[in-house]
Amino acid sequence: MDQKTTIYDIAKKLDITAATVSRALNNNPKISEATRKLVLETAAKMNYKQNRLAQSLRSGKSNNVGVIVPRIDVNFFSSVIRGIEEELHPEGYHVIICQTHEDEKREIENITTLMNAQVDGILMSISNMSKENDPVIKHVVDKNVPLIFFDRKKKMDGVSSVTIDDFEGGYLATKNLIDAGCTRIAHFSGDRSLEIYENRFKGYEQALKDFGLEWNPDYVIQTKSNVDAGRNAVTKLLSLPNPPNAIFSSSDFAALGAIQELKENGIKIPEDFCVFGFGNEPFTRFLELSISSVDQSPLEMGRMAAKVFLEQISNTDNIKIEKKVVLKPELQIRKSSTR
Amino acid sequence: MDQKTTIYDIAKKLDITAATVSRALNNNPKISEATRKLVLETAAKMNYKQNRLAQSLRSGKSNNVGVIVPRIDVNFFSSVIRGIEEELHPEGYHVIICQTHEDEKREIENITTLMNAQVDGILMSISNMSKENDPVIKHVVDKNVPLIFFDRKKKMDGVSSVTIDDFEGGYLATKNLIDAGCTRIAHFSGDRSLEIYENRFKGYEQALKDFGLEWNPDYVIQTKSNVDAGRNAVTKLLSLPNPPNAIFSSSDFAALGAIQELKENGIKIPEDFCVFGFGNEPFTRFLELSISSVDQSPLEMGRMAAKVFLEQISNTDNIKIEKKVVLKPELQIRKSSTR
DNA sequence: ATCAATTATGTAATCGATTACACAAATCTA
DNA sequence: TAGATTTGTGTAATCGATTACATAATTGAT
Repeated sequence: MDQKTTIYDIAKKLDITAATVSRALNNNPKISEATRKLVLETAAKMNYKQNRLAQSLRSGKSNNVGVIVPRIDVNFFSSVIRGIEEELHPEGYHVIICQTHEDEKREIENITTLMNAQVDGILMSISNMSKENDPVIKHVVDKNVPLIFFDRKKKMDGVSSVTIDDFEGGYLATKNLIDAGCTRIAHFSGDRSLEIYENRFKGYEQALKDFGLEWNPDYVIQTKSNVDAGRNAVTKLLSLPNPPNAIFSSSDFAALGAIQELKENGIKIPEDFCVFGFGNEPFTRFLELSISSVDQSPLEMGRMAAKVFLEQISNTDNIKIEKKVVLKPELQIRKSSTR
Repeated sequence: MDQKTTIYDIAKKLDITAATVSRALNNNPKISEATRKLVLETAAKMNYKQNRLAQSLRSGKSNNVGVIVPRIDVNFFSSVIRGIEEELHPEGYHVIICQTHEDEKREIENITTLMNAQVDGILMSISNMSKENDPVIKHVVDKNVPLIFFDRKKKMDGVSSVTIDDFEGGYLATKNLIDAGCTRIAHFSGDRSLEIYENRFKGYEQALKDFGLEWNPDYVIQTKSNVDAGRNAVTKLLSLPNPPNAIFSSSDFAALGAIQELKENGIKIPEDFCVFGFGNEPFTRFLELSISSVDQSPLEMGRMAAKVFLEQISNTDNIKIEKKVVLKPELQIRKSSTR
């Protein structure tokens, strides 16, 4: 039972041509009702399934889009993907996922193989700011394949993006800490060659300035996004002559590490020290000492990225669209910064 | 710059035929060194990219596999997918993801569209035990497309599966509670028409029997996998004339809800009451009162499912393979069950 | 120098579906 | 009823790559 039924098989059986079968199946108005019915019935009887590869080859549209993320098992990214899938599924698109593990080589390789696979668009969160991938990205744009950056982007001609306002997120989080009465606010930053981290930092800085707080370079530490990095950073901060009494962390994981280390040093949260995270990872809500965090609405971000893609693909004029969507971040204020 | 370079373009430029170009690109040994070099150079110069759709149509292999999960933004599933992707990427396969939201209609629809897209295999965690999807699944098997169930499975001819030993997981978790001195152990079960929940339940039951503890039907409650369901279930348990002093929950989320509700009732964990979860969701580790849980090694499960697929696809004989892999669960014993 | 074997390349069919163009039959017009 | 329309199908090319088979060119054997 491994045979595949093709339109030719149906045609042979009914003694008509494949062209007629194709037209009948596609509800072409030029086909008589009788023939159409006959074809549809026979197709059903023979368990005909259309071969989308053949269709795609002919039409030049694969109905697949590629999504590239650093790794899929991070809640933020899987939520974005969920949003993308839910938006594109009703439109008949399939989502192909690729992981880069923040490795530039893989990033380039993924883009290339997706292009070879003839995807109709690529949605990606770029992980590397070097110039290495520029030619590959340019190739995508030149081929008129919609490319949309989400969360992490890079300025490039012809590339759309959906991001959140990281500056505002940083600003609001810092302001919340100030409002809570914190006076010496430290900041855990990520790699600041990435816009997102740079912007969160700038928002932090601006809030300090606006509310007349001192800016201390020793208070800004670059950390990885994990628990241990947060612990280490806190250790450094506590050894300062004048340690801070709050942290705005660009990473929820680092924020958690910070809290753990602070507690072990007998520091009370939020009484003596407040912490604000970024990302609104699920665990921040589940903790007994729940962590305040900036929500990036990943679901919404994914949906929006998908919408931008759809808009772009339906653009028949040869005008290059370049759309920049910036979502508003929302604060989730929890125990770690409430007193 | 939207033109695509095909082998015909290369052929024309070099005044040879497309066949020769194809052979040169595929390192066919019948091609002279000179021609091969010339073709490769020209291809590079013209920025030739192979069109995998055309290749796939010809070969009948799309190099895509479909992965169907209830939803991607649950850590367990995204980790499985990560494992699958990492195992299949080096083999040149792309992973297409589909979500069902536990809806049977979508499940059937996803299988169908994946088949139409000519995927080379389908890996899925089945969410519905009704007979509705049987014909569709049978169709996959009949077409000789490898189908592999992971985590949640259904007994079907020709379908392989990768699961963990849920019975042993349930048994060991319950035993751990008994070892901790708990005497009246309740159980939160999921929908027991799903094998995984039935088996966890059976393991629980067996452990009680083996260690001579009473089995109380009031102690077994079917809950959904979320925090509120856990809270409600605890409320019920506490209203019993002889309430339990431990819970083995089939869900980490329900376990968390249980703990929250217990605490609010002034019950001390683990001193007065122990809790064991299932799934080892990331948050169980991050809580201050960390939750013991049964680890399902999702990464390993994904890797293994991918390996079974690869094995099956390389099976040239027409023998149907049906492989059942059962992974050993591993206990993560944490504070919620340690005294 | 003749025939066989080897090597490199061309020819054309194939994978399955779509569609511009051609054409026959049915229907309509005057 | 001749000629013009309309309607429904067929013919054949196309999408891009692969490959069985055919054939030309070269090398080797005797």
